[in-house]
Amino acid sequence: MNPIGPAVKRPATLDDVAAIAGVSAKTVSRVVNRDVNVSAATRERIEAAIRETGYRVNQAARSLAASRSFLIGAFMPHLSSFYFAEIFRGAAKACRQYGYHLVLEEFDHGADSVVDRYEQGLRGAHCDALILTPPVCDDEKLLDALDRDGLPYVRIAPGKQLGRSVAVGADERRAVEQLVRHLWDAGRRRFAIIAGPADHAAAMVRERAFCDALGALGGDPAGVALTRIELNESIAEAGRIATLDLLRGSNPLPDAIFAFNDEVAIGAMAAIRELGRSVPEDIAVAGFDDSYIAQLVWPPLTTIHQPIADLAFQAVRLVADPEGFSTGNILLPTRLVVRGTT
Amino acid sequence: MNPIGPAVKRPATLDDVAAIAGVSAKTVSRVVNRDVNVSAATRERIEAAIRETGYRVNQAARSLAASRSFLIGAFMPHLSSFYFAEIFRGAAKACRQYGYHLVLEEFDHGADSVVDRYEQGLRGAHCDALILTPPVCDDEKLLDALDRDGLPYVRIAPGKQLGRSVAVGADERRAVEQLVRHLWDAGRRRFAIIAGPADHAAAMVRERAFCDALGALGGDPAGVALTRIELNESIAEAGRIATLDLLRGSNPLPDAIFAFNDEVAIGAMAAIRELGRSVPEDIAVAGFDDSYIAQLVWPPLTTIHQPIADLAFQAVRLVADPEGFSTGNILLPTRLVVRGTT
DNA sequence: TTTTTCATTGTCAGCGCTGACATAATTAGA
DNA sequence: TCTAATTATGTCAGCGCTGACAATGAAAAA
Repeated sequence: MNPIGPAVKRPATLDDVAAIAGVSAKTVSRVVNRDVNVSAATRERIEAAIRETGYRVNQAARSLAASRSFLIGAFMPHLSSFYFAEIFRGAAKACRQYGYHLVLEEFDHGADSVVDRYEQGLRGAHCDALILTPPVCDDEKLLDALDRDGLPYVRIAPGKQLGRSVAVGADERRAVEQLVRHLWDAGRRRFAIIAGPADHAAAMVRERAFCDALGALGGDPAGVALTRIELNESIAEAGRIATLDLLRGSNPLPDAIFAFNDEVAIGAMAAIRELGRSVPEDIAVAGFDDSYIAQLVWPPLTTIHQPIADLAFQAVRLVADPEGFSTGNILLPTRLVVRGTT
Repeated sequence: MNPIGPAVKRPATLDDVAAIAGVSAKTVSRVVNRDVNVSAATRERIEAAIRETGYRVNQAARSLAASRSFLIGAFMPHLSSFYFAEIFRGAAKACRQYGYHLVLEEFDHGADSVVDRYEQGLRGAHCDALILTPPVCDDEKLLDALDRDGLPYVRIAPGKQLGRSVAVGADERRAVEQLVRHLWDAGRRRFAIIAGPADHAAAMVRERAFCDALGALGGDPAGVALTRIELNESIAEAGRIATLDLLRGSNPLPDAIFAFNDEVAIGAMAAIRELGRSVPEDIAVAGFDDSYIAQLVWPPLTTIHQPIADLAFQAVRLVADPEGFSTGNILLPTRLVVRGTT
């Protein structure tokens, strides 16, 4: 293996392929880019030459000439490694399908300013488009900066300024209504929400949906106790601490907790256990995301499933597929998954 | 927001900055690239012009001219979203620090051939270097392909052909020895290993280390029951199924299980619970990685901590830092974290 | 047949930058 | 003082590709 430096073997170029196939470089370019107007015979000869040389398009040259980078950027907030991994999985799949590459920018929620991260990081990558997840998808300063630079973006699950861009979302409201009804029917009456960070607008929409649904059933939305987690190293730990605080200050204790996500819910379960209470007998717990750990903790966690990877896939498709932008917003289904904690 | 297409505003170029600062484009380039031979006065004027224009280097042009892409590639196997997220976090931090960008290639362990993924995906990105995690870091065909293309790479925790490349690893053997001693001292005598995929060489080294350490204590390495997980949608689920199989075929039951990673360990705990046994009374369980969920399950999981993010950081540093390659291999510390399951 | 159309292929400038090299300005040394 | 070494800046080709446009040839229409 070699240190970074001049490539050991000069990769084949369009000209190399063209010389072998006996055509012009431009015609090879046409084949590579799937241009229609190339005769079958020529195409075959060129494809053979491409195989022979192992030719791969030089993205830098292509980008420079076409003034496109074929890069799609994304911020990766550290709210949940499951959410993060799923987003990546869906986005990567779509990128592969549409001939793009993913550029990821780390974003340490709380410590960094997204706009700074954009200015100092992603902006320099000259992406063709960005996909934005919560909470950065609702950061107005960031959106302003992107609009200023004329950089297209798709938002995943935005909670504010819904008309501002094309967006891909999940029907969170519906599943939250199902959850509230499920808890209500089980006789739960004293609700608490362990909420996510205040700038996570989608989560706040869920909180509102929770209260609305409760009101519709004759419950008291104003009586719902709400604590917001303080972000720290581990979000589950943050959930545990927030729940501890909430429970210590509650009399009577709530009998149902709706957590920001599964990790927070698991932290909440740890807190309940610490205070000598049991789930679901004393307190029911519900999470959000249906991450794989929801099935593995004990008792298995009731949660709301949303198609995270598909959300990201669709987001990339919107920008990468030439026909994508005409599609308009996309709303994917969610569903309540009842397990042992409720 | 705009569909992908011609940029709305033409970004400033070196020439634009040069014109404002009254110097040549080359001198601006020198400032941008932190070349030393630029007078302070000139540098200041140019920096002001850069601020004024909002100039950002065009990576495509820079890449083309310098024949470097400033991209570092990585495969992202779906073995553990925690591991994945940590690797990413460390690598992204280092990339930021050294002026590189990360390109991630999805790799669906089991379904895909890594070499295909490389040929069809990452190779086209023309990365300057790759960082390889298990299990792909031990894929000889991939390494052959990389060597053939003269593409530098750093391996993280390789388990085979250790001399073949620069590598960053964790001292897994030492922590495994501590674990075995810990289990032995607690009176455990019937051991089982829920092992990872067969191509994960680093994990196999751990298995061997486990048996060696057992032998050193006077135990019977040959008596260690070993099952390998079958990869499926969820690795924890794979761990649960493998453990179920193992326990159903065991008489007497093992009294200690060492799992491939924390997620598998959690699956194992679920299986033990399903069979009506308890952790740690009947069976002790230990994982690997010290992921955040290890602290949240009940009982909290005994596991081996390894600095995953730092591993990736160092790997990127080796290729990105001009002085990196002279550093040679790097071995980072691990430690046994004893919690409630043992 | 001649003209028009259209599918196919070619030509060439130039995207924005950097490496190699040349030159000018300054400083150190003799 | 003058020359040599050093520092600061400039010139320019060309990285590999694509967009705009031109040219060619063959089929369709007149």
